[in-house]
Amino acid sequence: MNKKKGKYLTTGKFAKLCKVNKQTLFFYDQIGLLSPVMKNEKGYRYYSIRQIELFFVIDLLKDLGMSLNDIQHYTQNKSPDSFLSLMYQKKEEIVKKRQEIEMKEKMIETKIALMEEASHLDFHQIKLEPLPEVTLYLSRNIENITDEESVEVFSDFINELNVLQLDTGYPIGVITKREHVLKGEFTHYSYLYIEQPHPKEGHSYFKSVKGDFLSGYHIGDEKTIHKTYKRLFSEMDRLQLALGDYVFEEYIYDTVVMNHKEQYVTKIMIQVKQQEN
Amino acid sequence: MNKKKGKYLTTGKFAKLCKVNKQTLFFYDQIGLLSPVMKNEKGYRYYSIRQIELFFVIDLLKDLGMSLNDIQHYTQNKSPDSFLSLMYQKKEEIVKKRQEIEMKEKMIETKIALMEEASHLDFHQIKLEPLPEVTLYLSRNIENITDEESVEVFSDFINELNVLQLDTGYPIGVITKREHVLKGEFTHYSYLYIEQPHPKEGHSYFKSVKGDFLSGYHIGDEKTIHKTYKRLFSEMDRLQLALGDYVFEEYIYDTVVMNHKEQYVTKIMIQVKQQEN
DNA sequence: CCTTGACTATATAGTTACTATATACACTAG
DNA sequence: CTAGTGTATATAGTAACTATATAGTCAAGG
Repeated sequence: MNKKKGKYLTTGKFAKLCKVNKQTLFFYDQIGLLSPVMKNEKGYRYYSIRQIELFFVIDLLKDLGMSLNDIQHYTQNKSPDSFLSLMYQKKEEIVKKRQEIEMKEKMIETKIALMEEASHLDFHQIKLEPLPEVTLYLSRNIENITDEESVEVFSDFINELNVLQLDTGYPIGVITKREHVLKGEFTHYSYLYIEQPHPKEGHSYFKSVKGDFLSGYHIGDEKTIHKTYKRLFSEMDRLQLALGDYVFEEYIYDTVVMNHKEQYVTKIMIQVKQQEN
Repeated sequence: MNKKKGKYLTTGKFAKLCKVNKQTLFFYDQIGLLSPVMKNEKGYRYYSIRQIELFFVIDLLKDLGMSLNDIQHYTQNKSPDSFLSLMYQKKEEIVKKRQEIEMKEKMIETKIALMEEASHLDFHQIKLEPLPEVTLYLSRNIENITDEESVEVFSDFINELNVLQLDTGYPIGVITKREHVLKGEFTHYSYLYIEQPHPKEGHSYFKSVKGDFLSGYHIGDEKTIHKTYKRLFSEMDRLQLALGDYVFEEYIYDTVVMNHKEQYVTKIMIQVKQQEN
C-alpha cells in the first residue's frame, strides 16, 4: 500500500529493494516481463513501490521453476482467476518439491551417520555381533543371469527406488546364499537390497533379517574379495561357528569418496550359527 | 554393488539410468566432472554401474545449488572426511532451503485463501462487522515524512519482513488515525502493517485490533478513494455510528492480478462505535 | 559556473549448464 | 550387405543472467 501520490523509485533503488542486480531489471524491462510504470524523456525508469508485489510474485514463480517466458504469459494475461488457478497449480508443485527436499534431507542425514560410523571403524577387526531386525527392500532374483541382464536388473532396481521413494541414502548391498558361498562363489549374488529404516506400508518384497553375524571389512577391489572371505572363514573356525543362510555385502567407501578401487571398503556380514559337533 | 566383473554401460544406457541427456554425460566427461571408467580404442565410453552412486551425489549437490565447478573441486579431491564435511555443510543449507519452501508454501496457501475470499465478495456492499483480534506487525510511524523517506520506510519494512520471516502472503496495509481522517486527509497514513496469523514470540511492535468495523471496497485508483470514503461516511450516519480510532486499508486486487489502476480494489475498514447522542 | 562523483542509459560480450544439430563412424539384425 | 540404431566429435543455440564498455545526467561543493 502506497502513501502519497507520485512516489517512484529509480532502477537502482528498486533493484536494491528487490535484492537483484540492476541489469536484471533492465533485462526484465527488455523482455517485457516487468516494466517500470513510467519512463521520463531522458529514458530514466521509474518504478512504483507497488510493483514490488508483482516482482515478488515473479520471483516466487521463478523460484518454483517456472521459466520467465511462462511467467510472462501470465503477467500479460493477468486476472484474479488466472492468478488463483496458477496458485493452485503451484501449490501442488511446491508440495511435491517440499517432499523431495525432505527426502533429500533424510538422505544427507543418513550419509552423515554412515560416514561418521565408518570413520570410527577399524577395518582390520573381525567382530561377532547380533544384528537386530532390519527391513530390506529386495531386487528380483539375480542368480544365473547374464551380465546384460544384471545391468538391467540394477537399472530397474534404481528406478524402483526412485519411483517408490525408497532411496534412503543407505548403500545398495548384495545378498549371497549359503549354497553359493559354500561353493566358494562369493560373488554369485542372489539379490540386491537397500535398508529401509522406516518401511512404508503397502510394499511387498520386504525381508527382515535378524541373528548373529560375523562381520569384517574388505579393503580394495572386488576381485580380491575372496582373500577377506578366507580370513573370515578361519575366524569362524576359531570361534567354532557355522555358516548361516545368507551373506550380506555393503559398500562402506566407494567411488563417492575414493578415487581408486584399491581404496574401496566393503563390509561383509556372514550370518553364523553354533557349529554342531 | 556390482555383480560379476566387467559389467559396463554405454553412454546411452548410463544416461538412461541417470535420467539425463546423453549430451550431459559427454559434457561432464569433457569438463572432467564424471568420466567413464574406460574408453575403448574407438573412443566408446564405458561406465561402471557403480558410477551411478557418484552421479547421484553430483546430482544432489547440483540440486542444492552447487555449481559444477565447485562440485568438481570435490570430486577431484575425494575423501571420506571431505565428503563428510561437505554433507554437514549441505545439511545446513538444505534445512534452510526446506524452511524457505515451507514459508513459500504457506504464502501460496494464504494467497489462495485471499483470492478465493475476494472472488465471493460483492465490492459494492458496505458491511458492519465485528472483527476478531488479529496481530499486526507495524512499520515505524510514517506521519509527516517526505516522499523520499516514505519510500525508505517501505523498503525497510519489506526488508524487515524478509529478515524476520514475517512475510505471510497477506497484503501490506496502511493505518490512518482518527484525527487525520476527521480532517479529510484519508491518505495521511500513520503505519504500514502486515497481518500475522501465527505471531512469533520475541518480536515487539505488534498491535492487536478488535472491535466493530464498517467495511467497504474502493474500486479504482487511490486518487479517487475519497469518493468511497464519502459513501462509507454516509452509511455510518445512516447507522448512527461514530468514527473510532483507526482506519485500515488493504489491497484486495492490485498490480499482481490487474493490469490497470482502474481495476484495483482496496478494502477500507473503518473502526466505529455507537454515536453518543 | 564548473567540476567531481555517483548515478542513469544502451550495447555488447561472457557465463553456466546444458540442449540441439550436423556429420561421420561403428555395430547388430535380417 | 544394407538398414537402422547406436556411438563419437564439433559447433551453435538456449535461458537467465552478469560483466564490461561507453556515454549521457544530475546534485553538491569549491
